[in-house]
Amino acid sequence: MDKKSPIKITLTERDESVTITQWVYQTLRYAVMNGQILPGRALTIRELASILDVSPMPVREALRQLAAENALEIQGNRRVMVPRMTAMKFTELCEARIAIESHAAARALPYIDATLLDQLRQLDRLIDEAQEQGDLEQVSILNQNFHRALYTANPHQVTLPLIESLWLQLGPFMRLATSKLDEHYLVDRHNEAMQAIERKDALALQMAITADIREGIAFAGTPELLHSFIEQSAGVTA
Amino acid sequence: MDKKSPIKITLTERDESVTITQWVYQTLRYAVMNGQILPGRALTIRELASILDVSPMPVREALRQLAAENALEIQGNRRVMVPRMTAMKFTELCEARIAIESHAAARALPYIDATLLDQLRQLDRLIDEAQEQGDLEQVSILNQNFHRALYTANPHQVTLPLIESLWLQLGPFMRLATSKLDEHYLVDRHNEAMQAIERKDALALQMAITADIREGIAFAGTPELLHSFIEQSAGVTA
DNA sequence: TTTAACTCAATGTGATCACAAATATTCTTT
DNA sequence: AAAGAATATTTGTGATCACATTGAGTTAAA
Repeated sequence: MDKKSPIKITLTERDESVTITQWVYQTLRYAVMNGQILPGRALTIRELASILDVSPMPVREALRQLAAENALEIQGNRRVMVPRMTAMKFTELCEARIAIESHAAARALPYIDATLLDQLRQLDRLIDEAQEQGDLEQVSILNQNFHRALYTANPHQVTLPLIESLWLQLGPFMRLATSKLDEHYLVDRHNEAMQAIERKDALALQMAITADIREGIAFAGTPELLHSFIEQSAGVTA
Repeated sequence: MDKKSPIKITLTERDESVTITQWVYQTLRYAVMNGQILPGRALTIRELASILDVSPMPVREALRQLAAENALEIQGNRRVMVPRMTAMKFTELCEARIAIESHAAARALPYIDATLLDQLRQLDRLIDEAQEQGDLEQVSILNQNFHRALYTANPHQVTLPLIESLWLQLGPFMRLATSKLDEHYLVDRHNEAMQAIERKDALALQMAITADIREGIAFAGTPELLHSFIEQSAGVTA
């Protein structure tokens, strides 16, 4: 039945208030983001439907939506797969993150009040705890929450969907990066960011965000490490 | 049959080599981009299917894809509509364009060779011609082609889908802006951009792109004009 | 042994149907 | 005449089926 590498996806209980399509979408999105589906692995509607125990219809819609967000790639054959990563693409994704997220941060700055700043501090504290406990998955999630909370302070903000698309594309590779991070001493860029917020210093905030992103992927500075990661997750050969 | 405002969509002949879903997607995308569907107007699958003379299935998929690109908005009721525009959102979209597109331009610069530069020059000539003939629709399309050609010079580029999403959201409002543009004397920022390219001057290129975008929406500097545009296309009241 | 042609299973696309929720309409009551 | 309740209609969601195309597997010829 499983001709290629078997797919192991984290299944969550489906909330009745949510449509099947939405549940499938969230499930697949989580799987892609966490590298549970190897890049290059061909996905078929019926196979996923069978794994998730739903009819093919919701899977079709979820796949199309993920493809529209660049989380999946539709080949000419109309086959769907997780896009393969290259070193150059990885660099472009990171630089795009820096450009867009530092912009989003600066645009959000005028809207950040004391309440939100407290929330950010609390998130930062939770991140430190998770880091001490070595719960890298939690660190990754909380880190995203930190960035999201910052950018969405701007009520007219329009870039978050674009940013989330980049996160999704970096997906498994951010995790690999994170797993190497605890070996290094890590300057707390979040603290620098919050100090910049207190001073309403947009430039300092942008630099803190930039540094945070760049250090989160610091290993990309050593091409051989990045290459080994990419090779490691190269997945099925074409 | 047509309870609300009737929808007039530009219908093109469907190429046999293209799937119905793709054709519906392109058709609806063009309609949204050109403001043929009023913001706030509720769209139903069956109504569109009837207009386009296809079954509901391809319409469902196309709508979902457009929603994933932020071209359409799914309300809580699971109804779909073209998002309404606000002055603040308009500003945010334009600033996002500047941030991302100037970044994309700088990233593309090292890859631009003489051949591509010639293509850009030719596109610029075509734009001038269309402008003289007052063909604003053509100007708009060619202008997009110019920007696209520039950014895609970078073979590892990842931001074009994000940029296209912004174009789609600005959609009809860019056209409104363009229609007001011929009244002003327009500095040819494209020429400035190409001179910067020849000099391999990234900063000058970014400034030219920024100016090009900003002037394309110069009327946004006068809030009352922008407001009247938004009111004008406010569409169906909620 | 290799390659080309043929066969057959698997897949994506699209149509149709059923159903429950949401919306609009009509009817009743005050 | 106005407001609330009951009914009817419309709509999105999801399942199932049919069909053309793609890809794999097999056989036969060189």
